[in-house]
Amino acid sequence: MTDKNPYSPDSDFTNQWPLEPSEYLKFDDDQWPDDNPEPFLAEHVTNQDNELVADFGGSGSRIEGPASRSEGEKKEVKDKVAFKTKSEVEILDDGFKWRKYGKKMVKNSPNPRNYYRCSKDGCQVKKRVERDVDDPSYVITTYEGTHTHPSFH
DNA sequence: CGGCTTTGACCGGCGC
DNA sequence: GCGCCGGTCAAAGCCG
Repeated sequence: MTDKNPYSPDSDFTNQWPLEPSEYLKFDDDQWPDDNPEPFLAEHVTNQDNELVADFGGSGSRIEGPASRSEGEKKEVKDKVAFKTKSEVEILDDGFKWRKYGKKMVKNSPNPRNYYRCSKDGCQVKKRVERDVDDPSYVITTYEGTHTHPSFH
């Protein structure tokens, strides 16, 4: 029977990331350990309820959320942030340890979608990694949740 | 030895 | 009611 208890609302979810999504964007050439020699380039970011708004290259998939949210406030919406990174490998280390827990193929993409989860205890942050459909050279990393432990390396 | 990876199967939600 | 999709978990195996 289904009596699985999702998560406790009393979690420290109230906490937020040490930085804002926009701040993370400057991670590319301002703060990045030699641990990641891979080229890191953030083109655009998006954080909506469930839609990914890409504004690069035009043409594509620009989705606008319905008229559900008025100003995006109150309510404990999950922190969903989509990062578009130009990289050859999808295994970009952002300073946290991730454990892959599933791989699935989306119907709209010939590329598989990888599911990662924070290995830390208490850190129930999830990470979704998928390759772009029109730009296989780009990788879309979607972070979901909030870290609850030292984010520094 | 521990930790992580991989694949498959399963489940829930939603739509029509 | 059924089908579809996405998402998650489990077990096993492998590696360092």
